Amino acid sequence: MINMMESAKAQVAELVSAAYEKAEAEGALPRAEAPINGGVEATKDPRNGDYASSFALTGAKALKMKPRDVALEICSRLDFAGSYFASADIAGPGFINFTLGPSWYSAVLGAIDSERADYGETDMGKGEKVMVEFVSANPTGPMTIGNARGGVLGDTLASVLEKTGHSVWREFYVNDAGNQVDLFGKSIEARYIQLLHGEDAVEFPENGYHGDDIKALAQMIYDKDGDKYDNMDSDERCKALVEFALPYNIAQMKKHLERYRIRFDKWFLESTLHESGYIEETVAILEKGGHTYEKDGALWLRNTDFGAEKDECLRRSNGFYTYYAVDIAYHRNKFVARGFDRVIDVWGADHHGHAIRFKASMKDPALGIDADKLDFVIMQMVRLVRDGETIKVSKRTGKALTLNDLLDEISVDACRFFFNAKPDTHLEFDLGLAVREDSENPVYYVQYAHARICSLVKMLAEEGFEVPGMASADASLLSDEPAVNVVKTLARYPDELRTAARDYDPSRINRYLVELAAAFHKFYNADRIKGEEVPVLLARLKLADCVRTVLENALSVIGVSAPEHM
RNA sequence: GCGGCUGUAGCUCAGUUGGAUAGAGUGUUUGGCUACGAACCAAAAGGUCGCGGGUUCGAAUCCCUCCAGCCGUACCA
Repeated sequence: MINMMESAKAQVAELVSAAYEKAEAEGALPRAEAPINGGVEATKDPRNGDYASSFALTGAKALKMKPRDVALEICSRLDFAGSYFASADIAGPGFINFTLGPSWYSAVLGAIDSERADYGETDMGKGEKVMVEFVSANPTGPMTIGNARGGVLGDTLASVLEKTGHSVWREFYVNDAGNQVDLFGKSIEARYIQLLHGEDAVEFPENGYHGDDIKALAQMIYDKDGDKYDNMDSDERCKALVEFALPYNIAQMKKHLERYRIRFDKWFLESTLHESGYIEETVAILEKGGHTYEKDGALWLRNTDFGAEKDECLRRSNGFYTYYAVDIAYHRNKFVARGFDRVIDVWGADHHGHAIRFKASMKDPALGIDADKLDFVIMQMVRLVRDGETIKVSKRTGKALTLNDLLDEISVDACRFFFNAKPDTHLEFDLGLAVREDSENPVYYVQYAHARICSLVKMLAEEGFEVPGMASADASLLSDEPAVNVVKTLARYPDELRTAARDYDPSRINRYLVELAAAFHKFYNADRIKGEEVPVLLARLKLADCVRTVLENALSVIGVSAPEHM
């Protein structure tokens, strides 16, 4: 739970305010009427030191002085004794730039040395019980490339939340009831009858599922049970076919997601909400709450009462509940029945409108839910492209590239790295480039750094140099720029995790990994280890080993392997 | 029409919530292994941050008008 950046930042603020108080006591600076809110930031450019305080800039107005003059008075009164810092100077319009010293390098390596696989973890979540619901693909067909993205995003976000002190629950919501399932049954039925009586024996349902997977299911059923269902009435037959096909598809999804290194704590079946009467109960509660009305025999939720653009149908005039009512029941189940403190739904952009309206519905006081505790991560669609042309993807027409096909062509590591992108980006996936994407994927750059360190450590061990403990590793010997840069990058890791958790943006970890690998490769090329004087050798070996630890930690968060050889 | 997301180097994308000369990767050009893994490193070139206004010490970032692309706007899910 050590965060070296946080402690360094806090020190800057303390040093500055101590200096200001001293200046004020000595009459060099006037007393500010309100506390000066001087921010501390990590600098972008190392030429500007490591941390910059904007105290003089923000305080200039209140003190009625020029920023640079304020900075001058502060700077001359800074006392670095016992701090991580070695010096400070004034730059630009009045920034006070602080530069870290060797005591800080040592503390960073010490933190990694003592925390090992736990380095980077924080308790910011304070054990909050969070559900991340993701993928939740319709079980009426194989998962698509969009699900590949959602799977990585949800799983990685969940990992990031775990590392930041949340109690995380991964859930897959299975739509095993409703219209889509009926249509699924009718589609299999048609293929089954065609199998028995020829292509023209029956008309394929309009809007039916045309994919080859439906034919395969019909064939499987035929191979197992022959013409057993031929003489049943249609409803009964569809029911029987679905009873085989649905569990089969769900098992396939589980298998394929496992191959993708994704596991769920629960596969929540929509049908259980119907069977237990939970939907009826929930709708009854909504009715009692007074924000519903009947129109043309259907029941509506007056969603406009909660700021939404339109009302929503809860129960159709035929008596069936809409997906909307089911969704409300499901979320009431998450919050009320199961007591999650926070729920995050990872949805595709095609559900964005629904997410906004749905969130409004959560404000209905009858539900007893704090709508602010429901968050959405909306990810933009993945455009599937071949030779520069967009391919329309649809489960209905069966033209999708499946997640499983994808993994046949590209390694899981490359795939997970590629899809761990910022949710907002409109990703383009080029089928023609898929194989090339493999060798270009920066994941190999990161993994290479890890493999390099592994063989380095192994080779040095053969020469009798084990990775030293902190007592035998003198961090002050790591004073050259490439080595210092590695230390600084290592120190950032806990902060990267925190920001990723706060912003629901696990793709930060990807970028961090590339930066850490780059810092290491640069160091490795600039500084030799083998053959150096023993103290220098040990210090650099220790640094390399710390890089290995942090690479492993961060790679495991995004579900990518850290190979010893490549 | 209304709502959401996006627009930054030839291409793919960052930009730490308003900070210093806008950065990486890739591609192009050039250099570096009789040396711990060259799947690496170094250097060059490449920009009206979609357009135009506004807010202030200071804007890619905040506000407004337009332009373009994608996604929504069902008694489907």
